[in-house]
Amino acid sequence: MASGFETEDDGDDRGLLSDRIRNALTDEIATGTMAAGAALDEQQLADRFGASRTPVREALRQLAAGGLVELRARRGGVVARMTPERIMEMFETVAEIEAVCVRLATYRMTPLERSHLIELHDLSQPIVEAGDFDAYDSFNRQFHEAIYHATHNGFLAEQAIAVRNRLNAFRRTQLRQGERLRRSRDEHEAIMQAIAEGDGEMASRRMRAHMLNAATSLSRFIETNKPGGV
Amino acid sequence: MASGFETEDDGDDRGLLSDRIRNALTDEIATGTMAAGAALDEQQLADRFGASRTPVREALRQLAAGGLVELRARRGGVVARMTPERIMEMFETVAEIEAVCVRLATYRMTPLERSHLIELHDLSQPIVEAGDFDAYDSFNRQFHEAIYHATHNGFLAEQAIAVRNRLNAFRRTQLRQGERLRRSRDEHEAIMQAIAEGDGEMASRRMRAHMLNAATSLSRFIETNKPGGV
DNA sequence: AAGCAGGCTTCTGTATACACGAAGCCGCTT
DNA sequence: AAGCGGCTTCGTGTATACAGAAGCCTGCTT
Repeated sequence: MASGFETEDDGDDRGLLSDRIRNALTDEIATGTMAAGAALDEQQLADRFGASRTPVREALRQLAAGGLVELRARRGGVVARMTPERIMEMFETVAEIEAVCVRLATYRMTPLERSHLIELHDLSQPIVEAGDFDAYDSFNRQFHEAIYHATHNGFLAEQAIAVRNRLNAFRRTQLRQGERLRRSRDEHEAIMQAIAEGDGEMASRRMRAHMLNAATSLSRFIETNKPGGV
Repeated sequence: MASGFETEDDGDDRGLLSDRIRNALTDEIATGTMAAGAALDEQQLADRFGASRTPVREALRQLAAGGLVELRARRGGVVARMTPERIMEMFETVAEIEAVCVRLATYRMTPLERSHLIELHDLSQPIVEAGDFDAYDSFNRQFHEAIYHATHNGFLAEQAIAVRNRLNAFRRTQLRQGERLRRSRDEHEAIMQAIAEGDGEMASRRMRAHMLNAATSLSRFIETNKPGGV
């Protein structure tokens, strides 16, 4: 994680109650179970989770820090309203940060890291053939995180992951269009090419385009089935 | 602020107790009053602030979210250890984000915003002549935030400010070398030139160099008077 | 003397109780 | 009838109390 909380991953069962509540609420917000703008009553949530207000409060604060909810002093919190504009802003930000990462990574990655990345990329071929969206999603995360890591800048990597996660929370149903999968891999291919040539600037531009393509694809999806709210 | 907390700025007096404690702790950590690695005992802090553990806990969580302290589950928190490596990583990250911002800003700023930025920049001339460090610091923040704003990407601007603040917390005594002040303004000048020419890429490269120069200047300062150690 | 085990201490995590601020409602006034 | 002011109610912010885990110290064993 990017934030200074250290708990075992998302293992839902045991662990800190406040963390379990946070994870549960994160899911509910991400999946849209809790609509944007919905009021968050501490006591009510506490009852629902069979806990007291204390861990609920902590969970809400952490969510606020992550941007998922907004807390107004002495007036409680609401699920953060995500306008399409804001989501696009987040996408652009992720795209730019990714672009920075891949440029630095190109110049700094060790031969071992480059080899690892190539291996990873090759692995995606059969996944695309099979059209396995979940597997590709997992691979995709690995691919991008390998690039973050290869920047040899831990802080930047943390920031990248944090922003990415923050965005992930809002793309409930991912982009599940068969065509996009192949195009995504092709774009990865082009990025890998630039990396191989040691052209960080080129890799950067291609990465930015790659991310913006994904954003466009998603925005089309969002436009298609608008929920209800602002 | 970039985080979802909404309270009146740093007004220290009235307001939420947890916020006052958070601000106080932020200051103490930033100024080095609390050494890195120091254990943070909730009860002890509560006593010191004449409050109960509850607001102290909330303050600590917020600080953890901001990266100033590290919380280990059931084992309390410590002031985040900032190695020189990590500080440089943060600087590089800020430099890259600033570079992104100025590139986008160059392409997107309105004539009014450009005019405002030029005006701001012109204002810094007498400040440099006078060698007024505090005034320059204030101007500098305004200058950079004007650029964030001109990206017309609110999320990116928030991220930039957040990372910048996070870094600010650790540069206790700022770079107070007379020469650096003038060089800083010269670098701003060069950036302004690139903006005026509408060359976002150039502006971006110059901004990155500008920030890394500041980092080098600071790192020299840190090297000179090392506190206690890791 | 050194290593291990068990109890003890201390601190976090959670629950509960209390207080104050804020929002809505009702009655009064004009 | 409409606007304003006080009251009521609800919910957050803070305090206090309790339980359980992590680390430490002590005492025993080998």
